[in-house]
Amino acid sequence: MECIYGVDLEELCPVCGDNVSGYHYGLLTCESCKGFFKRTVQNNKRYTCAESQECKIDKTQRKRCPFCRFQKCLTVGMRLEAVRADRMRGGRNKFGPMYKRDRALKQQKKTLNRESGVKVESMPPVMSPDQTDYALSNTLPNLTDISTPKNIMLNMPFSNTSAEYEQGLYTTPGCISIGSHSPLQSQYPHQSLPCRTIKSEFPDHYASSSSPGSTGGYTYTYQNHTINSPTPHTGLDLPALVLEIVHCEQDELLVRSKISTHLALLQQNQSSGSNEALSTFAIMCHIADQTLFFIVEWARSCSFFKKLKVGDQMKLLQNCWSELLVLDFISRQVHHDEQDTILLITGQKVGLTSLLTQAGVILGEFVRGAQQLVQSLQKLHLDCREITCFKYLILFNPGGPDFFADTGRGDPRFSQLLLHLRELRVLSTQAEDYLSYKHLNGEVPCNKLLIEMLYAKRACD
DNA sequence: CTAGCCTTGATA
DNA sequence: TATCAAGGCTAG
Repeated sequence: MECIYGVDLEELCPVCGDNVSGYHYGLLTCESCKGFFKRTVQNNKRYTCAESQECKIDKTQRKRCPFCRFQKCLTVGMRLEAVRADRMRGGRNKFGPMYKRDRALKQQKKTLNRESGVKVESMPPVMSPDQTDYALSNTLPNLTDISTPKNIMLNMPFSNTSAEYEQGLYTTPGCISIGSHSPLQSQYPHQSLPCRTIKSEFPDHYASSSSPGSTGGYTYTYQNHTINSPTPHTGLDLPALVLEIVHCEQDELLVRSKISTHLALLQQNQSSGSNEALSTFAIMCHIADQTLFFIVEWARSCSFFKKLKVGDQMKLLQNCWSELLVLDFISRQVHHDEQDTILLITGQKVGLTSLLTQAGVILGEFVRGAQQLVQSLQKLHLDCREITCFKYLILFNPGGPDFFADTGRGDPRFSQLLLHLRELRVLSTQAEDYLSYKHLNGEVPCNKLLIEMLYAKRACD
């Protein structure tokens, strides 16, 4: 419709369709939905739906069901973390650059529309979570859904403030809380999962406008760390191939934010259905499942990967998903300074000692092995670009590390990397076995992608 | 509680 | 200094 009539639908509030008054909490919304979202989050409001939690929200009916209205706010991508815990007025927040990008993108789109008379989608076909909805699942073997275990006991504390969370000060040894913002404690179940993302959140490199050979405003995930690499790069002398690869990296902070929101909603879903909270293990499964989702998204945004047939893409992913998942975890620890904690993708820290105390034999062995690999990689002073290349080796290498044995000859650094690639394989196999074991015990919550990947690979073996 | 208008203040 | 997204205020 937008295409045929040339109407700029994006000027309407995605929640209720009213006129937008500017960017509010992550996206363009109207003044009333801005206020509603603010009131709800600030005052930790709890609503209930008198109907079946699927009320239509438009300008005339938006007052009728605050429950569904807030659901929609979250679904369209309004950001809880943009509501300030300290209620400080004025100034700008971290979303400023994102708004700017979005504005530029919209402007570009408009210009193109005017020039060609046809609507041009300025975003390349990078799937957003709501669009894909685990698209791979459709063609993967169907598996019986495993219902959430009933014996969940752990209570998740919600006492951390957003400031503590954002500064990474919040540590819960042996106990993991989900939720990135204190007002997030409010209960809003029935979020369609995974959370919808807003286009504008994607880094610049998804737009075709960025010039080749530039990093297009890409911020390195581990920019806070000074990396003393034996092979220092200035960014300009990087091979074009590496630049292109690095270009496709996701913004860790955005991924973190999305996964945190997803988990918080999941938690609300859970607690509204019963009085029991999710177990730590279940939370870890959800984190892994969500991380996997973003790994698939990352792979599908890679320039070389996109050119493959979907069937081949799936085969590659089915082959390496667990290695990429473990590498994601490991690389986060490599750039995490604290020896006695591990850092989750959600930004939370878990005490290593308490984790090892509570873990069984298999998990304990995995954690120790992982920490060993972390230390080895730290000694190698791997920088984030090398880790990105590492990910590529894994993704495009169905033959395993041995495939590169000849290529690596003569380059000690590469040989060492290959050695660690083998260690990573061992770890990922351990993780798969563990997951499989827990799944057979009925302890793995319904993590579609995670479990389907697990069984897709095993079916091939 | 809603929503329109007002005030604030870091950043471009 | 202007901008503009935060939070605040208040009549309806």
